[in-house]
Amino acid sequence: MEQTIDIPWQGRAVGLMDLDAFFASVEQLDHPEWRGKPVIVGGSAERRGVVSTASYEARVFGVHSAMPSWQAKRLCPQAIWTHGHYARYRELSDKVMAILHAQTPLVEQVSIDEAFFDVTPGRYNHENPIAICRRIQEEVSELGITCSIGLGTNKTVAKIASERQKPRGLTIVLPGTEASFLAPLPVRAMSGIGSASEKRLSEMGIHTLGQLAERDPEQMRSIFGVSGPRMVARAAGLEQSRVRDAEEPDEVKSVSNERTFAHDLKTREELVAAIGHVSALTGTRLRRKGLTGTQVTLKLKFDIRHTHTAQRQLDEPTDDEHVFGAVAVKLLNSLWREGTGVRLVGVAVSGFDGARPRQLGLFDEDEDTEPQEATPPQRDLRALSIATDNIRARFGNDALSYGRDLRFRHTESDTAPKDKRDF
DNA sequence: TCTGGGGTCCTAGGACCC
DNA sequence: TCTGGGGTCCTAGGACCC
Repeated sequence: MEQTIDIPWQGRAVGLMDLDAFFASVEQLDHPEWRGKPVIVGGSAERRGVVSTASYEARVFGVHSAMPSWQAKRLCPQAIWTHGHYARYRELSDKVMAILHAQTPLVEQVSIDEAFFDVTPGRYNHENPIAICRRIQEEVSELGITCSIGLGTNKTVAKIASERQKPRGLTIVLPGTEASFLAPLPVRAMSGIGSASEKRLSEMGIHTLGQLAERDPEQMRSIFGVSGPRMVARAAGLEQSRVRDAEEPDEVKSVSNERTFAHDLKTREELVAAIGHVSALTGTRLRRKGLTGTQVTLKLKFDIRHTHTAQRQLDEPTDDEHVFGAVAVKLLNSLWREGTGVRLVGVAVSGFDGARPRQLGLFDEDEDTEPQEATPPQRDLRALSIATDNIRARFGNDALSYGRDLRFRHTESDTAPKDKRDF
C-alpha cells in the first residue's frame, strides 16, 4: 500500500488519526520508570472496575480495553495499575488536535484520542495527502506519544485502515481500491456493526463486507431500518458523509452521571442517598456547561443484563439537583421494589432548549438568572448547589458530599478516568 | 465473586388531537 | 351508529461507540 508521493491523489482524501494506547502511553511518558513495562489504566478489581487502556506490553498478556479488571489482574499480575489522570490526557489531546488544525481546518474530533481530517488536494492545501499524514505522525511523536493513521477517500475506509497497523501505522487505501480493500473484511470491522448486528447478518449468510455490499439496500431497510441502506453503501466503499469541521460544534443532548457500586444497594435509604450523589454530580456539570433541561431520567441496573429507566418531564427547565434529584427519587417507585439489589444508579438530564447554552463562570454569582417565582427555600438550595460547584472545581468531585452521601465517598467513585479508549 | 461511564441514535407502543 | 387515519408527543428499551 505504500505509494510514491509524486503520484497525484484522485478524489477526496480523508484521514483518521488514532493515538496509540493513549492513556497508558501518557502514563509511560510521565513515569519514565514505567516505560517498557505493562501498564493498565482502569478501575480496581475489587470494585467491579474494567480496563480503560492497556499498554502494548500488557496486551501481550491478553489484556485489552473493557476487560473486567479482576480478569486483567489474573492475566498480568505484575502490571502497574493507575486510575488515570484525565486532565493530563486532555492537555496532550489538545496539543495533538492543534497539530491537525495546523494542517487543515476540516477536523472532526471523534473522541479524546481520535479525529478525522480532510486533506483533499486543492481545497485548503496542494500537498499530497500522504506527505501530510507523515508530517502529522512526526509532529505527534515529538510530544512523546505516537499515533496510527488510516487514509482513504471516505471516513469508513479511513477508520478501518487506521486499525490495520498499530502502533505507529500509516495505512493507505488508494482511490479506486476501496471495494477490494473492504470486501474480505468481517462485517464487524465496520463501525456501527456491533455484536447484535453481526449476529443478525450472520444468520442471513452475510459475514464479510463484500457480501454485505452485494445486498439489496431495500431488503436491508426492511430488516435494519434506516441504517440498512447506509450499511450497504458504506460496505461498498461509497460513503459520502463529510468531515464536520470544528466550526459546527456538537450540540449536547443529555448530561448524565452514573455509578456502579462495589456492593449492591438494598435499602431505600441507600438508593435515595445514591440518587442524591449522582444528581449532585450531574447538576455540577449542567451548571458548568450552562445547560438547563426539562427531562429527568433515572437509570437502575439490577444485574449485568437488566437496566431499566424511567423518565419524567419537568414543568420548567432546571440545572438544580435539588429539583431534578427529587423527581428522580419519585421515579424510584416505578422501577424498584423493596428488597431488589441495585448495582448501578444513574441520573440524566436532557431536553435542552437549543437557544439557551450560556457559559456560567465557575465563580460567578448568577445575578440575572434568579427565577422570580423561586420561594426562599428554593433559592437557598440553588445557592447551595452553586457553592458546592466551587468546591468541586477546586478540590475534585469527591471533595464534598451532602451529609447523606457520605457513606459512598470511599465505596466507589474513584474519580477514575471518565473516558475509555481503543476498543 | 465474575463487565465502567459518558454519550448518540433508532424503534416501537400508547396517549392524545383533529 | 361506532370507529379511520395521520401527526405529534411521551416513554422505555436496545444497539452502538469510544
